[in-house]
Amino acid sequence: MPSPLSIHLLHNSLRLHDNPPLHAISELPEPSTFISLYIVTSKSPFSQSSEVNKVNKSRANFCLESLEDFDSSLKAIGQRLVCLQSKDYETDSPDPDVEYAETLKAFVGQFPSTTDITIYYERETSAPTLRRWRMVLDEVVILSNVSTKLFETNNLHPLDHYLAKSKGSPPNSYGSFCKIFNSLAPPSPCLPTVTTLPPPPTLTSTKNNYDIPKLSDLENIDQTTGGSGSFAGGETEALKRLELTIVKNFDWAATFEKPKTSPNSLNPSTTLLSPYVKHGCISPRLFYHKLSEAYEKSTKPNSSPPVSLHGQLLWREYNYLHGYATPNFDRMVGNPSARQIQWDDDPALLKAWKDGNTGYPFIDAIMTQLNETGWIHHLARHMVACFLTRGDLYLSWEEGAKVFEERLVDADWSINNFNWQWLSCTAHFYQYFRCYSPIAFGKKTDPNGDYIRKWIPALAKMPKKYIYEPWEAPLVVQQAASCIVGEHYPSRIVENHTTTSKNNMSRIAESYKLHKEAVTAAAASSKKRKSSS
DNA sequence: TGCACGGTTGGACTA
DNA sequence: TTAGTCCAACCGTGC
Repeated sequence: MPSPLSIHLLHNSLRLHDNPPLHAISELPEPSTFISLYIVTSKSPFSQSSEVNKVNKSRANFCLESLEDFDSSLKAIGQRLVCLQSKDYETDSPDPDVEYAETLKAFVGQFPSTTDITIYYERETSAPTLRRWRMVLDEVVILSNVSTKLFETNNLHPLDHYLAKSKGSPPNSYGSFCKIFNSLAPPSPCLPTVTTLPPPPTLTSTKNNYDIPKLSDLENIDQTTGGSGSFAGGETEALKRLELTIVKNFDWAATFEKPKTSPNSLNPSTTLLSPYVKHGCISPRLFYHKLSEAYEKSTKPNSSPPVSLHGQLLWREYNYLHGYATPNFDRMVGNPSARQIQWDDDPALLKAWKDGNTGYPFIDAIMTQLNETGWIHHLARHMVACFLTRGDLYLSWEEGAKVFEERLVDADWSINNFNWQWLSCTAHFYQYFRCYSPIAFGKKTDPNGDYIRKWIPALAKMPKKYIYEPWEAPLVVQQAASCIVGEHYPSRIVENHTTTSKNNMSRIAESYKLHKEAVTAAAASSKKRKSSS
């Protein structure tokens, strides 16, 4: 009898702690083969080439980047842990999900039909991954020797538990969600770190032997962002950061208030744990419980949701719940919770925003930081999202969401789309008269404009008085600062924020009015249908 | 049905 | 410097 084979579709659990399949696999009798199938699922360059990826490879005994020669390689080295990385998936395949499914099917097909194969996969809630999983499972589960095991570690509670408490549809306010959360038992503790996986075997073949970095090789990688802008990925780094920001700094963690942190401080004012949560290097449940310990340890008055750190994790849950329960969550059309707004379409404006060439220094500094490091503060995200949509450019939030999805190191489908809907007043938030000013907002936390000077060197010498609006500087001042607007730094793409944003408010009001009429008409028609039947 | 109220984190002005 | 108030008036919820 061939030894049983376990396959773990790695997606949100790139860690040794809180990892149910690894626990199951560590308990398998010898000889067993464990294939850890890791496929890059994000287009983010940080995901494709990130240290997360490298750390994952460092755990594998052997890495393959295609199925070619798989069989001979596997036989040759007889290892239990393989990282199969689909090279094609990283490229612009017409349908990466089909490719993924076919890859897995071909992979499984190489084993004798008498091999018992178990596929472990994370319960997914975001539509894109859900589609991928569906395709994969449709392809392979029909094989008689394949069974699946589902696990859920990407949320504090299974999302269906929340829905069961809210009559099947997600609550429309965060406060209501918090009540539901508090009515449930505390999130279950996370599983301990797996330590019993077998050591790497001695390789007898050098074929397909890629250069796999070891954890120790990653020690010297710059662990900051906001500075040189690279993230060291992986579980080790995530746990180190958790220790530093939460466990050791318990007073800070227990009194944390998000709105009081700064979108433009030179050293990030938040935990920076989001990329690790997103890439599955740290379990949200571990994060939650370590926070609870910090709250208990601190003698200072604890902050609470929505502004606290627990509040941030609950916000994530809330966003996930909407992403899970709303059809077409990443689109306006066909999305029942989205206001239908006739956004403008102007590729040149979109490009200027993407490239950080709007002529508004605060916007351009934020977009430059995003483009160079993959991370920006949450309130900075608010600022540029409002500017792109209802505030100034009046372009679709879907375009902005695509850019964030591609460039943010912590881009998370549910949270990203929720935020863009929020900021554009498409759904969840409707106070469109509350608008971020690209001139005033940044001044609150950085009146000297040091953040702008850092990311837009052309403006480094601009006097404080004009740093947020250099077009106001007299020509002699611009000359003295070696920065002529229109020559060394772009002219504004929106002539006047105040009048433009006021005009946009009227446009949103008009869309809301049409929306209300449509809803009323639909309700009337539904009532009529019911009474006639 | 109508009203009061609260809503993860606005801006401008005043004391 | 910080906290409070008003701006003009959105939505969904609950009474």
